[in-house]
Amino acid sequence: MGSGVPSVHLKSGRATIKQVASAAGVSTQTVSRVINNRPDVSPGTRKRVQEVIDQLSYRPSALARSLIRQRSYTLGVVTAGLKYIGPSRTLNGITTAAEETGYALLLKELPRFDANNIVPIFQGFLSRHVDGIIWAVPEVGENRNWINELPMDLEIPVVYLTMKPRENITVVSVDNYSGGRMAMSHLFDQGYRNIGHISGPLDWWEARQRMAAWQDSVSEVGIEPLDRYWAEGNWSSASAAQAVDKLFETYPEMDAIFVANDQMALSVLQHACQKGLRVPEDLGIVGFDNMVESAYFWPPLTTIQQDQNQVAKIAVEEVIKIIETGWKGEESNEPESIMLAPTLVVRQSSLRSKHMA
Amino acid sequence: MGSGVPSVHLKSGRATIKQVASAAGVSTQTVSRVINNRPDVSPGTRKRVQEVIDQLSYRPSALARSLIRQRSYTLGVVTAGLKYIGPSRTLNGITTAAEETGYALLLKELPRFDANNIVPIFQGFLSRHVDGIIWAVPEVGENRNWINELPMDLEIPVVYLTMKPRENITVVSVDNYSGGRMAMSHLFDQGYRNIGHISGPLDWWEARQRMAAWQDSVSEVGIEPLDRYWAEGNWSSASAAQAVDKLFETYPEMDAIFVANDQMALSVLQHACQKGLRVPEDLGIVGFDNMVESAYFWPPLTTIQQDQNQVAKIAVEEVIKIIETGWKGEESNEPESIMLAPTLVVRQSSLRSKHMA
DNA sequence: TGCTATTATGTTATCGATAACGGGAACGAT
DNA sequence: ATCGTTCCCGTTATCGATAACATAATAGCA
Repeated sequence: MGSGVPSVHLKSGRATIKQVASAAGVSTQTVSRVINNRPDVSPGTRKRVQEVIDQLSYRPSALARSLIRQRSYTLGVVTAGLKYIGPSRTLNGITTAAEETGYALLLKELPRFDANNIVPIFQGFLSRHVDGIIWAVPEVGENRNWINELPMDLEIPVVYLTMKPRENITVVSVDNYSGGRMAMSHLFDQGYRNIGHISGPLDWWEARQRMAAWQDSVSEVGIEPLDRYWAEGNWSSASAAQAVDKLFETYPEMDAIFVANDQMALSVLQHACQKGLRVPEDLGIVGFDNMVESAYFWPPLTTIQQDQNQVAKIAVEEVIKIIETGWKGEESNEPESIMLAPTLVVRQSSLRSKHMA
Repeated sequence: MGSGVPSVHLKSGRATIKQVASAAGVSTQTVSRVINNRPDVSPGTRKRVQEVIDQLSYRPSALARSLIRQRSYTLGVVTAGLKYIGPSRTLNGITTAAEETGYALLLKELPRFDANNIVPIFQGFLSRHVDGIIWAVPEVGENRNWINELPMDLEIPVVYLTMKPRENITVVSVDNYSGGRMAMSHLFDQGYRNIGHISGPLDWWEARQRMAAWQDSVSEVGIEPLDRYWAEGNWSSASAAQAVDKLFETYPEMDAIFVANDQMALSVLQHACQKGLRVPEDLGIVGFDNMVESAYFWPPLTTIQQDQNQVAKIAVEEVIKIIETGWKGEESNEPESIMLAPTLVVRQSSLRSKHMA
């Protein structure tokens, strides 16, 4: 790259098909045939037209095309909380997948997770003729109620990410519950018995799933998941600082914590360091998300990895599949929910067996 | 929200202006006058048309409008590395600012920071008739060479973020150099004298700026910034783990490190913890970026805060200003470079004075 | 009464492209 | 010589809106 940049042709006053046509001495239709690579143009004419196109560096207007073809090759993407790592990793996956398929993306970020009036958002996308929508906002509180009010005959497909599967719509999610189970059985395997939990905010579906996994796992070994064994955080390190304080008060015999995300786990590590608790000897810790930094916490954090790229890729492929097989065409498209399994990443913060020997 | 969701009107088969016109018994032009709120429509007709519009839940097509008006109210945004916190915070700022101004965003993420062929990207945006472009890719290596090859008479304005100011174009950046100076003078104030540096990858403009600040600061107190006083990282915690090892070997008398970002600083903290070095007593640390987690490192990290939201907001406002005052109109628009000052956030990792007393 | 403003509305052209159709030239078959 | 094909290319209508112009009806005024 760099020195070999090809000469740039981005002239002012974009050429139109009409200008190309008259410069080449043919009709616009013929130019159209050339740019769409259709057969019924004589080699001579095609060459002449192509030369004019190159010379004027003409590119067809995607806008005009979208109008006449009734297809924009554009997807609408709704996101929220881009300043957090989860949503931005998801968006990263979406842009990558869209790039591969040649679709453009119109981006809309909600100012809050629980935006209440989604009608203008849909209308904005529809007025720009997007071919499909990816709703990449996590399910929080009541922010899905409107789904039931959407007309069933919406003219374009919508794929939802990171939410509880529902009938009649397409949802792509990571299986947070099974991730939580993985974290818990790993801790049990390491010999921890009194495992507390710091949850995410419980109006989040993902937080509830992770918490349910904790409850079920604990119950299965014969311990009742009492309220004093867990505390609610809000995903932030700050909230976990309080939660962990509270937990050690109400659950002094605790020897491990399953923390609902890595940022909160960081706070727990910090707390342990302050109190002189050894991790993992005195306290085992497992997080969730596997943010890039987690491997560099001290000690490195065991966590559950979500493959947001995969989620995003599947979502994009699903919308496009529905678009191209003809949404509203046949009954061929039964909406389905797709759940992806996360993976356990074992690091030092939970590896007691090694240290006990 | 939730229960009070207004009834959703997103019928299939979007109504067109023609359908509204015939349903209301007027011409399309009259409907156009109503939706654009123009004066020359009689109150009776206006009311009748408006009722039909509401009933059919008609929304004008932004596409068709863009064609005829030659304005799409859409900006193209180019980004890269969304999975990292910096770019996504910037994008967050851009979406917020765009929302406020009513512009839509077409998003394109480069697969790498040093994309070499930018022509198709510009052409893609131009073919979709964006009104302006925000180039939000950090300056890395030679990835700006093409700027000189851009025709001066490009038909739409481009604003660049996070790069070295250049003539004849509009650039909005945070002043990384002055941020570095802040970090360094803070360390000197705290009594540290042997200050090392872990830089970012030096093909990044931002990394070079931060490094230059370190060099100049050190020189000013009469110390020559020898090669053994610094090491190059690549922004990742992993790279800093190696860099810090090397530094302690080549610069054993080092009592503080200015680290070019927070993720690398995390690694340094981890290293210190492992080696039994006390922070800030034995080693002062200052990072750069102020990521959310930095306040929860142990000890909490002193760092330099960049206000990416502000950068983004100014960038959006600049493009729109240029668009609306008529790009290519008069000579009124002299491209200018804007530099924003970062701020120092003091936390425990560098606060030796308190502990020395 | 007649002539010019004003008001309210419709007509036609246009944005930049494609779809659908039409038609002339060249060619072979009858 | 006539007809049907195929090949190549142009015309016209269209996507959904707005701009520019035209026109009918009403109003104002000498």
